[in-house]
Amino acid sequence: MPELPEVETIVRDLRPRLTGRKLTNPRLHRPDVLRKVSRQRLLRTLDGNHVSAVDRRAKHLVVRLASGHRLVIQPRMTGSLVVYETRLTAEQRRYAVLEAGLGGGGRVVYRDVRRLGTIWLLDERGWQSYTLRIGPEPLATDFDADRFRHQMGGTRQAIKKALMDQRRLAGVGNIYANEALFRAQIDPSRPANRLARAELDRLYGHVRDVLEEAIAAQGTTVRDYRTGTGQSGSYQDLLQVYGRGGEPCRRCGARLVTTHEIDGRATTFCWHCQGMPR
DNA sequence: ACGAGGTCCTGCGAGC
DNA sequence: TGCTCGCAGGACCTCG
Repeated sequence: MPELPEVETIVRDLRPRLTGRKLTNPRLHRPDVLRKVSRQRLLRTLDGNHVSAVDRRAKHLVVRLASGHRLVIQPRMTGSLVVYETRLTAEQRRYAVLEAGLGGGGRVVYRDVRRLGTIWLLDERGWQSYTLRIGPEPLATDFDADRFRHQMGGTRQAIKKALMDQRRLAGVGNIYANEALFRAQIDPSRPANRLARAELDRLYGHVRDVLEEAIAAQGTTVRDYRTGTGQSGSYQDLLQVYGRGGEPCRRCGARLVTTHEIDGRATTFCWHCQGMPR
């Protein structure tokens, strides 16, 4: 499921392959992914437009167009955006939501099995209000431990829920929240405002480390996620807790526990390394 | 202000 | 074999 490292991987793959290219013959197969834009306006805007930049914001792909519009794609659970240089196979075309030809050859395809993902077409004004509602980027060079403590502070919410709240912090989802809390040896259910300064500082470092290591590994492929060239990521081999409920902790050997007590989402942790729920 | 719960969507695996 | 059911879950919404 694309979180920050997966979307960053896609962006790094697509940037050299899309920037400067002309979009031709766009086709929308599943209009139910569109938000606040009609099928007609989307296709008319894309057709003949040029890609001026490819960026990431939080877990969203941002394709900037020469017209000044931004095509914003939230892949959510099962979305992927891939550039193909050769003819698409039937399997690659299956679940295609939006696709377009590229001037000079090739196709760019947004595919989404469950279609929980969404597509927006924003002008400058729409983009400003969109991005202002999202929290700071955890890997930005000016995002320091003070800022992290400030963003996590002042709430009794479980620290894991606060980490995943996109208004507080951009791009962290269930996989990397679980991993960062395990590394920092912090109980995911503890209220954010009860963490000591030293614990938050530790968590800040581990959030950034785990995100950077996952980017280096091209992301985590559990099922549907693919890079911008259609490959699987490899961070799933390095996960310490996510998806390992019932298996032994790699640090102490205790059985990892999975609960759904925090916001109804699967939380896997080591009761020994991360402390009993309190 | 906050928490709980519903909604979207399809594939998959368990159970009968 | 073929069916139903619950679950996966990020973001957004309503309700109390």
